[in-house]
Amino acid sequence: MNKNKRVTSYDVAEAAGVSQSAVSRVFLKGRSVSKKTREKVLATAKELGYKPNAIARMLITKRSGMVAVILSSRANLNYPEVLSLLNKRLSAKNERVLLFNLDDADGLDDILEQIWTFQVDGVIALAAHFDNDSINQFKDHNIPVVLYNRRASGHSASSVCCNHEQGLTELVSLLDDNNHKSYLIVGGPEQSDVAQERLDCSINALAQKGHHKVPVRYGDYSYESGRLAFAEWMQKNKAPTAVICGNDTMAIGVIDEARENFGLNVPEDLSVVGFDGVSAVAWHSYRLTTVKQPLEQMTKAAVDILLEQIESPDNPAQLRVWSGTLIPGNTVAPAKDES
Amino acid sequence: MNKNKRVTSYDVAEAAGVSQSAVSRVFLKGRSVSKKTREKVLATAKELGYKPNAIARMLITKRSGMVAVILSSRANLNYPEVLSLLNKRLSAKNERVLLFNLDDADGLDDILEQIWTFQVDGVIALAAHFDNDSINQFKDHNIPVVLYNRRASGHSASSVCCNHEQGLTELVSLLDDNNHKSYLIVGGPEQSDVAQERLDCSINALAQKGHHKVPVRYGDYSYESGRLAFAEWMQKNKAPTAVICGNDTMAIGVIDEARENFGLNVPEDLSVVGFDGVSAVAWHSYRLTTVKQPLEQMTKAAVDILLEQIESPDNPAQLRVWSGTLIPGNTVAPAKDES
DNA sequence: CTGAATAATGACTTCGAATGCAAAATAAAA
DNA sequence: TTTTATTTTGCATTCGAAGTCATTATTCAG
Repeated sequence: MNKNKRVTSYDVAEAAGVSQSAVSRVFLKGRSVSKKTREKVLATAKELGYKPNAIARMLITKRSGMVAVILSSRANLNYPEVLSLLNKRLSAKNERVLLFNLDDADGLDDILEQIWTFQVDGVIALAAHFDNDSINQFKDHNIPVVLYNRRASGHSASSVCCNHEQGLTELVSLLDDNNHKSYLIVGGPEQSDVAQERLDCSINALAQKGHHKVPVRYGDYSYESGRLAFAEWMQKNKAPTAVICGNDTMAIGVIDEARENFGLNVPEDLSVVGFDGVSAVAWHSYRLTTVKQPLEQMTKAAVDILLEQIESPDNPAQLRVWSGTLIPGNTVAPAKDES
Repeated sequence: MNKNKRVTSYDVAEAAGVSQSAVSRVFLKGRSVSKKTREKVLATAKELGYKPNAIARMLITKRSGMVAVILSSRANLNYPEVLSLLNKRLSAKNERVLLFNLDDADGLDDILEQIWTFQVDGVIALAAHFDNDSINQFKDHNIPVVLYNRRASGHSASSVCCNHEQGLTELVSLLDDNNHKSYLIVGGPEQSDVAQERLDCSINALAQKGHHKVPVRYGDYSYESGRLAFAEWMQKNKAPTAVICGNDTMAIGVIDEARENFGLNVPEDLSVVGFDGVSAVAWHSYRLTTVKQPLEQMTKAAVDILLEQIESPDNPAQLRVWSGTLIPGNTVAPAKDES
């Protein structure tokens, strides 16, 4: 209709012959408005093409209707799905996603700066590293945070996690049941908390089965780094019979490297397991045995907790942990008896 | 510092013994402030923990500093990277990303509603379907739009595209050079514009080489749908020697299905090509021959064009098309002479 | 039909920063 | 030193919707 100026509630009020307050009330639920004015306002609003200005509303209500989602760039093929699920659930609760990409610790300050100025209602941080100091800043600013797959030390922030211990224990048990004795671990990036936790859990689970001093190589979660880690190990060492990888993508890299450059058959000569349950694990050439994170539940919980904390900021931080599901693929077989 | 109330520019002004205007000017570039007041204000601002309220600023400046990015949920493994690149480039230009997930045409109205009320500065739409009507709505609301990999009919909106025609012509030429005569096309979802365009380009390119009436099956871009499409074709027909797929993921599905359930070797018995250049095409088990989209350039152009249109809304819409790069994998070989 | 209880309405203020404009302070020129 | 040009500064207003509160219209019981 009108090209240049935006239509405001005053315009509608005037055109409908009511007060601006009346217009405002019509667009808010649970406000006392007579049927007659409601219809009149709605009609003229439609006619003029009026849409409430969210910015002005934010200013007065002190609710931005936006949640900051901080995405670490550490490539995890699950994140697109996680992001999409979070977005869906948040918009169902009438919150929008303001997206931030965290590259390195350096960029964090910038992001935090943005978050304060944008008055977001809350924050969901995906696999990003937050030290206690940052978390305290959120407290100071009264902005609730939910960490996704990352525990806050001292329960200072809520978090939703996949139970890496349980998942890796299951994977290790499976390998142990298959009589594996010679292991290699390909861990994720050393700076990543999740990677570190998975590593620790792997080592502990192996130790409980009597496998000590298991060698570790590190990758950066990428396919290439998986290949490289395995290749490097093989240069100077004997082939293991089982490889435990910090994520699926590296596991797939290990499989390809083993097959292509070392003539090993998976799973006959080498068993490989991953972690995450990304969609590619189902691809026929791999059929990776892995543990799938319950993304549906985890994202739902993350959003629920966050909204609860937004409504009642004094509620204590909570931690919810979900078990992963073992996906029995085709990359684990009994260890060859080398005797 | 202070727990409950937010610090405003008035608080800082009072504490620093200056006017609110002065505080405001200190936090704006290119405003005339004396060195003395600047330092005084900056010091007390820091002391009180003052951060300008972006919401209030938006209201008065009529610039939200936010760009809506609409992501179609049609799974394309490229999108995480595209999203990340867009985010980086936008934040470099001091714009934040407000993320929307478009599931089906139905959800579009909701999203548009949000976009109007949130007063975003501009919109980047990834592979989402926009009819002319929607695009006109953006015009009415004076919000510039850049379509990513989707052309607007009648140049009514700017767009940044990968040149599907060129890419598919190269792929088809490659197959034709390898003497293929019997083709199958596995297209993307019929509702998708990009999928449709790729399909048309494939058919045209094939026709130019003298291959007419090439059969088409449809998938939804997923791995499973690729397998299914190929399997369905094979149930009632003779095996083709070459398959042209609407994206990489389906191509990988076709490869697996051909190998696993029909005993076909790729590329000896069957050549397969994809489109997109997702990272998985490099995985050893596939080494898919495909065309990679120049994401770096495309995202940069998208952001540049959008910002230009935000600054000068009357500039005409522009279209920028980028050639894809042929990635010669290992899934194309000379057709077997069936004589 | 009257009075009490309830619902609907509008005038006015608020949120917090940005800006036009005029006044004040400073610097530069004469 | 005086005058003129320039830079700083603060006042008052603006952005657009929401909330407070007092007032008016409506409903309902007696």
